[in-house]
Amino acid sequence: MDAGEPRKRTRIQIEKRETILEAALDMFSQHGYRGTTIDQIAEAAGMSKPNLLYYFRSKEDMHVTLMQRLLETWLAPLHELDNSGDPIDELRSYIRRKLEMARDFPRESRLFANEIIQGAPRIMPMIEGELKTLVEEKTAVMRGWMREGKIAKADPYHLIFAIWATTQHYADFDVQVRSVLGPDRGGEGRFEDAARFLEQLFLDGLKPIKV
Amino acid sequence: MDAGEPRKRTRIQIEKRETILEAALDMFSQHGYRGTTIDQIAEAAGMSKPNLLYYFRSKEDMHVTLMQRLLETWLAPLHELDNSGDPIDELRSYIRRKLEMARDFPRESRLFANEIIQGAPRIMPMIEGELKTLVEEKTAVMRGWMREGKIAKADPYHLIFAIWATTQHYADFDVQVRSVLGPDRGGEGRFEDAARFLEQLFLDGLKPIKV
DNA sequence: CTAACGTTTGTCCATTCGGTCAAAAATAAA
DNA sequence: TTTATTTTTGACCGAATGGACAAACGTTAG
Repeated sequence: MDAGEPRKRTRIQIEKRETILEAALDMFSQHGYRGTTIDQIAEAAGMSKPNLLYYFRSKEDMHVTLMQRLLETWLAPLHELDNSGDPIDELRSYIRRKLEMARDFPRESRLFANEIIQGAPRIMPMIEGELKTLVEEKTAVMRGWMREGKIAKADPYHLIFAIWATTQHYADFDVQVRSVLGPDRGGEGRFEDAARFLEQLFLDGLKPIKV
Repeated sequence: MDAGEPRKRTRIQIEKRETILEAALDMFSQHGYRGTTIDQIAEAAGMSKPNLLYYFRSKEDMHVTLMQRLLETWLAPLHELDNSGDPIDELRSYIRRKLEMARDFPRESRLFANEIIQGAPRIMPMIEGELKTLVEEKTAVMRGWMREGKIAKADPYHLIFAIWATTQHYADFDVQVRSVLGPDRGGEGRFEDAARFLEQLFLDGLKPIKV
C-alpha cells in the first residue's frame, strides 16, 4: 500500500501507531471489521478520531496492517515443523505450539477467524500465496514420514486442518468452551487438559487399548 | 420476545417470513450481524425495506429468530448419540453426521461461529442452558463407555470440542480449505476425504501401525 | 357494493459513521 | 528567539443506516 518513498517515521509516530494497532486488534477481534468504529478504536487508544486518522489513513489501512503482521505470527509454528526431526515429536510439538498460540494470542486468532469466515475478502491473496505454499511444503514433509512408516498414512492436508481446527477452537470459541466446562474446569487449566487430550487424540485415537 | 397473545399468522405472513429468514441467513452468515444491512436482506428477499419491516419488527428480531432455530438443528446430531449403541459406531456416526451438517448447512455453521467468536452476545443463555445440559448428559454417556473399556479413556469434554472443531472447520473456514486444497482436490470430494481422515484420526490416531 | 383487514410502498427522520480540513498547539531545528 | 515541522483538535460533511408512518393498494368476508 505504501507508494513511492520509504517514509521515515518519527519516534512518536512509531509509538502511536503501535498503540493504535493494539487498540484496533482489541476491537476488530471482538466486533469484526464492520462492527468496529473508528471512534471505538480511537477511544480505546486514548486519542481523538482525527488524531488517529493522522496516523492511519483509514480504517481499512489499520486492518490491512494488522492482517499482514498476523499471518507471519500465525504461520510461524508450522514453519518450525522440521523435516529432520523425529516425526512423532515434531507433530507433538507443532500441536503444542499451536495450542500455546491460541492461549497467548486469542485476539489474533479471532481476527483471523473473522476474516476467513466472511470469505477472506481482504486476505485472499495471502491465503493463496504464502499460506498455500507453506502448507504444500509441509504436507510433502509429512508424506515423506508416511512413506518411511514413521507415522500412519493419512491425508496430510486434512491432518493440518485438524490441527488448526482443534487448537484454534480454544481461542475462537473460548466463551463456549469456558461456559461448557463451567467455573471449576474452565479456568486456565483448560489448556493443559486440552494439550493432554489432543496429544492422545492425534497419536493414539480413541479405540480401546487392546490387551 | 412475543408478548401476550399468540398471534395467528396469515398464509402470506408465514411464507414471507420464511423468505426473509432465508435471505437474512444468507446475509448474516456472510457479513456478520453488523455487516449486514436491512436493505441487503430486503433486496435478497425481493421486497422493499418497509415491507420487510412489516414482517419483522427489527434487524435484531430476525437475528434472534434465526438463532433460536439454529441451536435446535445444531445440537440434533449430539442428541442422537445413543448410550445403548455400540460406542465406536456411535462416535463414528456422530462425526459423520456433524460433517454432513457442515456440508449441508454451512451458512448456519458460520452464523453460529460469528456469534460465538464475538462473545455470544445474543445467545449466551442458550449456551449456558440447553447446550451445556446436553453436553453434560453426553459426556456422562462417554464416561460410561470409557469405564466399560469400550473406548479409550480421554477427557470427554475435550473430545466433543475436538469433534465440533474439526467438522465445523469445513464450513467455517471453507474458503481457506478450498484454497489450500486447490481446484483439483477442493471440489465436493473434499468432504469424503475429510470423513475418511477424521474417522482414522479419532479411532486410530497417527502413530505408525506396529508390525 | 362496502367495510374491514392485510399488504406494500414512497417519503421522511435521527443517528451513526468514515473521513476532511483548517487552524491551534506542541515540538524540534535554526 | 525565530522558524519550520509535527501533532492535536473542534467543527464539519456526505453517505449510509435503522426505523417510523401515513397513505395507497389488494383482498376478502358480509
